[in-house]
Amino acid sequence: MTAPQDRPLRADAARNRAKLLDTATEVFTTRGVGVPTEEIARAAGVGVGTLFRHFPTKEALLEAVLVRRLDTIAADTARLAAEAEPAEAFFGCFRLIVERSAGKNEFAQALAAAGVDVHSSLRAPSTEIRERLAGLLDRAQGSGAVRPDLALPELLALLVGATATLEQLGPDPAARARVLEVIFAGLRSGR
Amino acid sequence: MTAPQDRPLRADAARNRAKLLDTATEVFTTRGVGVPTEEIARAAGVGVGTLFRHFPTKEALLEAVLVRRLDTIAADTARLAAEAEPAEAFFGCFRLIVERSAGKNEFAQALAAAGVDVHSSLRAPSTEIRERLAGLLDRAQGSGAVRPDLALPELLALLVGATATLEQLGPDPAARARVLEVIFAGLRSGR
Amino acid sequence: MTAPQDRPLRADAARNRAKLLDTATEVFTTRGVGVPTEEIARAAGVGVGTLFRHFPTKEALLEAVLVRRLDTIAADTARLAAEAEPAEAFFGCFRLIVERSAGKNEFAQALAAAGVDVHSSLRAPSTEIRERLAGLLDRAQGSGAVRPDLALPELLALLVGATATLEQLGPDPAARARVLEVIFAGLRSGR
Amino acid sequence: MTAPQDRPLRADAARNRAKLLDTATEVFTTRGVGVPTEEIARAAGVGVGTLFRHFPTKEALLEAVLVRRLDTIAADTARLAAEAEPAEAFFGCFRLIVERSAGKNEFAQALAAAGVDVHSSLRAPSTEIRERLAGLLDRAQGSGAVRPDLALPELLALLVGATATLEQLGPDPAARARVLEVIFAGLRSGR
DNA sequence: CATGAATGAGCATTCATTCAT
DNA sequence: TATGAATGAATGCTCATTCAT
Repeated sequence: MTAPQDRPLRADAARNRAKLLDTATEVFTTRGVGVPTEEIARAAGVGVGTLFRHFPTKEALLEAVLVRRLDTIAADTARLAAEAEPAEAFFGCFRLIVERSAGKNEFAQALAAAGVDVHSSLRAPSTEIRERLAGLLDRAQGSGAVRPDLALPELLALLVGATATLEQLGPDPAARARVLEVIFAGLRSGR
Repeated sequence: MTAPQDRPLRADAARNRAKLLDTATEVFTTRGVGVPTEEIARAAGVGVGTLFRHFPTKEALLEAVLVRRLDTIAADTARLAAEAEPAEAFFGCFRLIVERSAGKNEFAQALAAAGVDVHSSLRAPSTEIRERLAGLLDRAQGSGAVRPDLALPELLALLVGATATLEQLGPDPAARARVLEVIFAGLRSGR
Repeated sequence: MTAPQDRPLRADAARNRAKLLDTATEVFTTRGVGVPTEEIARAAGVGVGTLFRHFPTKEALLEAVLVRRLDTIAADTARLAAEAEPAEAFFGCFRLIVERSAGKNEFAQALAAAGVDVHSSLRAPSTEIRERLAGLLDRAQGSGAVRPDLALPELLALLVGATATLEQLGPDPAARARVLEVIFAGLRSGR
Repeated sequence: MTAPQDRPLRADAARNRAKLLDTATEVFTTRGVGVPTEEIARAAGVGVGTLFRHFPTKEALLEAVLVRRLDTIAADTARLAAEAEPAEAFFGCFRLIVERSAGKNEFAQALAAAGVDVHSSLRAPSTEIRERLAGLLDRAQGSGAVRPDLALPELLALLVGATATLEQLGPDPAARARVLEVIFAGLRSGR
């Protein structure tokens, strides 16, 4: 499902690449995208040179992190889309995406990419997500579980907003459940 | 603890200060906080030195922009709080804050400041806003217009989330109205 | 003896000029010549504009401070030169200059100016001092109080060095007396 | 408290570091510490980035220059301390330090550091120098070569002062010898 | 004349990216 | 291929000096 590598990639090179991606995800998430590349490389246990061999640009690294996140979300979405019950599928998927997107500020824009993506490599996974969501929304509306006047762009925006809401709220599980409840109730209303 | 001297400020100085604030608001909003100070100064038609005379730090400038925004919001909130009808007051205020907060990404955190503010100068206006919102929420819940299980932190988080939602959504008025409708319906639900 | 002003100078202007000189002396002495002009102006209770009206350049201000210091030294030197006893006159003058020159680091170069002065306005007073010292040295050597092989440039250098020594030593009066004793003994030796 | 890792340093890196130290010593000495870092880097044939990689701060660079100077002095002092004759050892060492310390103004303070050092990295070499000097002074006084009432702080101050004297005097070797002769005679006096 | 706001060249420092080892 | 040293454009901020009020 992901773009095929030009070449099989040697075992250690693959390991380095993976380690860099993991580290970058962690570091970008916890400390923001302003962290120097050198620090990411060090945290991953490689030199900067290696980082730039794998990702020709800092932006490319960020992009790769986002793509992977979107891929994961896409896969999970696909799983839930197969769910028998349309309502359960829709709301489970909403909750899942929102929780997967959690992390520090700049990552709300990972999902933003699903709407209007600037970078071409993000297009494929975000398109897939969008299509799945379109399907889920359609079925949920067909089954009467979600208000019929909601279009896909609005759903995407609400996903971004819900992510921001939870980020803002902090870890209290009861409060988190309550705000999601509010949003879900809103989605159900007007049926 | 009190404002330090704050002499009246010469006419031209006041003009420059205002121009800088306006320009910075515009620039930060449209292009993010990463824009060089020099560019802001140029856009405001002054030298960097002038910028730094008025705001000793780039961060101080950003802070001043946020404070002004919060002050405006606080004033508008106060006006609406006097509204006879609790429901109208509450939802009008929600809408108003969300619309006032619009702008690029980093500005969702202006409101975030209403929850946990890092900078002391933001404390006063954000505290005021929070208190007004607490009153509005209380009255709205008392009148049965808003579900009773919602606490202030959740309301603040939802405000941030709604702002993010609208930012994500773009300018289409119908879509914006629909999305707000969803959130409002959620707030009303479960009464 | 000093350069005559182009114009009598109004009373308040004269007061400002004097205040600036006093303040600059104090500030340059205690905190070095790196202190911003604005701070000196503030400490003197005037605006920067006034400072620059009186002294067209920061360097000019520093120069004026030095000139005044040299003038004082020159006057004191003249007084002592009239002393009956050549030895007493010479050593008293040495001690006096060294003590007058005390202050923070960059001021050892005030006297340095007496040797090779870069700035013309320093030439007059430093020349006068040099001539007085030449006379004092001559008489002291004539009376056998100072070793005969010492020339004027060396005396000037020793004055600078003695100033530096005392600056380095700190305030302990006994220690200060002892190092001066050492230098004086050296000057007397070899007669 | 121990040196942090200090891995061997690549050949070219070591060369650059050395070149930077040499250049900085030269430039700081001849033109003062106010010279822009960029100029030092250019004079050393490297980019600013390289300078800051080796010395994280301009101050750190200055410190490194001073430490090296002090180290050299300490080594030379140690050699002379082994000298059989106490008087020769003492005066030779005095002369050596004074000559080694030559350079423009701000460098008299390198030795000042032997008295009250501000920066920890200067502590070790300056302490060593001070201890050596204490030993030399003690032996010289024991052998009757130096007046008995002189304490270590005064000796240090006199070293600084003698450096300043020579700096002030210029290159004439005869004059320099005479001035040192004066100071040495003073140190011998009063035995 | 005095004031202090405005100016902008100048400086220390950072960091994405390149390239010698 | 990996490493990390080198690079230098870019940035936030300072301060001597000018000039409108």
